[in-house]
Amino acid sequence: MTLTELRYIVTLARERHFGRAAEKCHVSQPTLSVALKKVEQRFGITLFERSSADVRLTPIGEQIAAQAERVLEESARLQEIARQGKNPLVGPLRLGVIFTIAPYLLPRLIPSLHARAPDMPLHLQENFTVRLGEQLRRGELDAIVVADPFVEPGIVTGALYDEPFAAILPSGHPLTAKEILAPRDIVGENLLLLGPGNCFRDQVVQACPQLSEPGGTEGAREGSSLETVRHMVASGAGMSIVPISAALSWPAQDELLQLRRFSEPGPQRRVVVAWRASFPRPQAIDALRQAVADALPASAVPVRR
Amino acid sequence: MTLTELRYIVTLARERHFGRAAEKCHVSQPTLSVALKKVEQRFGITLFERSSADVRLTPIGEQIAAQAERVLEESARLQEIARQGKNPLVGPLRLGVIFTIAPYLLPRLIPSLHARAPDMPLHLQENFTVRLGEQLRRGELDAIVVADPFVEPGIVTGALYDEPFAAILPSGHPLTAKEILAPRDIVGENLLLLGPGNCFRDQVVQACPQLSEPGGTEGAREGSSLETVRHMVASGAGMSIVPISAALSWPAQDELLQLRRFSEPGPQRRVVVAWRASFPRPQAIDALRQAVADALPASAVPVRR
DNA sequence: GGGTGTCAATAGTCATTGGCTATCGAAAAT
DNA sequence: ATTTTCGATAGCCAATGACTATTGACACCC
Repeated sequence: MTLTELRYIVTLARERHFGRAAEKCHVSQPTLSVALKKVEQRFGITLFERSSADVRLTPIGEQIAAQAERVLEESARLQEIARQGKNPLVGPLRLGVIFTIAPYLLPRLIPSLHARAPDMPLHLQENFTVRLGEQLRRGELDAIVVADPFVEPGIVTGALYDEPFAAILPSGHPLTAKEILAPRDIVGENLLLLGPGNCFRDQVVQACPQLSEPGGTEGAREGSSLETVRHMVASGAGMSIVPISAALSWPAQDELLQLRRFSEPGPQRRVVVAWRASFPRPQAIDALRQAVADALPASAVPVRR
Repeated sequence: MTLTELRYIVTLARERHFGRAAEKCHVSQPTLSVALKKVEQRFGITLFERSSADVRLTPIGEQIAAQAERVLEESARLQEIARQGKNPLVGPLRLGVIFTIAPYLLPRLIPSLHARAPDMPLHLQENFTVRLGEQLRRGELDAIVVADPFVEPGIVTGALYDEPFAAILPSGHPLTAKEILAPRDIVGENLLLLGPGNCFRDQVVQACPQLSEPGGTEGAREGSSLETVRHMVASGAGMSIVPISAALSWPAQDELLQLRRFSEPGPQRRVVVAWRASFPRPQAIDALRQAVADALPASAVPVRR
């Protein structure tokens, strides 16, 4: 059973003439003749009654030809699907972004990516790095935006930008006296951290020497999101460290909150996009990376490609 | 595009494992591997994302696999149609019978043929020989029962039986005095004939010498069917000649009508079945001929095969 | 009634295809 | 580090499907 054979059947059924049908199929008359004879003896059925006058369909041939036409129709639809699926920038991209980046990156990223790839809708998810990583490996997500380092077998990454950290302090806090902070200024301060699971928490801990010692985070207060931390700081519960892109998205004139940058080279993290090495639409990843480059959060530091 | 390839796609989509899928398709793993790679590069699409962990369908692959399944489904239905159409004694036989035979043959033929080929319904038509011949040539009928000779290009015939003629006379007609008639007894009698178009009319004319002379049928009265002729004879309008199978189907004790046979060898006609030489179900014709042999009209003379 | 033309079937040849075995290479698991 | 797993590759071969040239059957026509 071959689709070519079915095409022969259908064409001959229409033309009722071997020569013309062969021409329509772009084959020679003997080819058509032999092919149909083969089909008939494979089925054990005569599909066409040949007399010198003309070629007629038998009743069973009529049924077969009709059904063959249906098969060809469906296979044509298949080819159409394949044709339309050819463009890698068509079809959804399932993107995961960690909690501490999503709210500050996506508002600028989405329109930028939409401009580059209007037929690639985003299916978005915000979550912790570990959850995103699992889903990426399982093929439930196509790409995730996380903090470097992100090393997993079968997963490759590309840098997006560097994101400096900044301190937020309640108005009147002693450290607000300094325009620029040094990392060691933090030592001994009452530091608010994100809850466990947020990779940003670990990055802050790494960046602040005293916190990485055993028991260093004991007694530290925790917030469940950067927004919670911001409000806790504003209410005087202590100071905190946040990505500067988050801080700059907040109202600059907040009377209760002061922002201080660190002296260079201050603490920062690198934001990367990760995807399966086997992901078949690298062009979609490229588009994403370029869209991010065009839509960098305020104060992010571009990475040279 | 091959149905085999589609089968590969569908199976791999189900198994998500080249080795197992290959086994299910009864081919080697490299065969499957190569075939799918070929399909993918022909389409210009990646259907399956292979990682060392497992094989996953891409979104477009999902669509393709679903459509491929539909194609295979339709092609399976095609094969099913072919399988069922294999028996030549299944499916209708379009049979034509001339007016002067149908009413006397069919009542016995139909049950006989039904017993031999219960799944071959008869599509029946009664008509003149010429009409039946046209439809047979055009493929609108599969077989026709007519009187010999019936010679047409591309048409072959087989004898069914010989049918003697008999005379019917109104009671009291002088010829009723004889038990057996000689053909020359008819000369000068007032003979009722069938209307033009009925081949039986021509056969009677041929059988009766004086009628075939120019102007021999002038003044002969005509009836439109054997039944009409019968009633015309019964009402005293003249005598007639009919096939004995017709006469014997009539009530034997009809007081108004007398039946007389001819002395051997009397006039008769041979009844044959005709079909296109290219008709693809000769077994159906065989069944028909055997059914006729089993259901000969009364007084018909069987023909040795 | 013997050419003539038409049309499908057959013969013979050849390139392509689709399948196999054996082996490789990458990645995980032990 | 070694072994195992699994898909990809290489190389080979038989089967397939297409071609050209020709035959055979059948109407048609002068």
